Amino acid sequence: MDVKTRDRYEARATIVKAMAHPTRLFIVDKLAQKSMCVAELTDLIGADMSTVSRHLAVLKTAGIVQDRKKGVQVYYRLRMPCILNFFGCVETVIKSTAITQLSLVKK
Amino acid sequence: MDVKTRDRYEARATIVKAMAHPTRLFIVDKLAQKSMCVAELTDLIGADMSTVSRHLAVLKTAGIVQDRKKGVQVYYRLRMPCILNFFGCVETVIKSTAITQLSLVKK
DNA sequence: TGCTTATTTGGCAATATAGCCAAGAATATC
DNA sequence: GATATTCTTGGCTATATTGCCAAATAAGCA
Repeated sequence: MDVKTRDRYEARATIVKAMAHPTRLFIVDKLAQKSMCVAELTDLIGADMSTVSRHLAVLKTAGIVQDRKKGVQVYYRLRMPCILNFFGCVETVIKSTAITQLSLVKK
Repeated sequence: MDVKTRDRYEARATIVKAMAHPTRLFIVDKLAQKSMCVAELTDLIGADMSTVSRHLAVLKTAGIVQDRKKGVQVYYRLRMPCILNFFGCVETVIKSTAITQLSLVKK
């Protein structure tokens, strides 16, 4: 694989990696409904606010979410809703592997 | 976040994580064209075969690819082509952030 | 100005991931 | 059976990620 090709897949991996965490997937799902501030998300998630802030930073750096200051609060919103198209496929994969694993157990 | 919800996002993250690597994204792209054996992919990628084999195992465990033995060789094929729908969006994100970052540099 | 609240960042420890080499397992060929 | 080939796995080191606490920053309010 040449350098240019590697770079292209590296760039893609950065985006995918940004979503490769349960908490961040949850955040994306929530922000798809409405924009929220860090405190609200922290409440829903139930982790330390610093942890949630870091997850949001990862999503922001990847360009998946956008932030906007409103007084003391920082509101985050989904910048790339096309990301959501992916989830349907992910669910399909989960269901299909569940079936496969069930048939393996039966053997 | 309750346990059931956490589990759901955990399951999704497993799938997304399986793709969160440049080499594995490359593999998915290649297998979208045609099924290939480990040696062929190793050739294209230019890493140790053991490394490629491990990447394939990750994709297989996640249910993204499927393998089939053919003599000494193991052919892998894409099991979930809907995964590809995602790449378009990823490219859009990359392009849009490139523009954003350009404007930041200009400042 | 001093105080409170919301958020980010530094620093650290625990855990996970990636890559290579060498060794093992499976299959084909002689 | 011995040998070669393809692939996987064990074992190791290096690196990256995650999560928490504590400290820093930023904005609003008394």
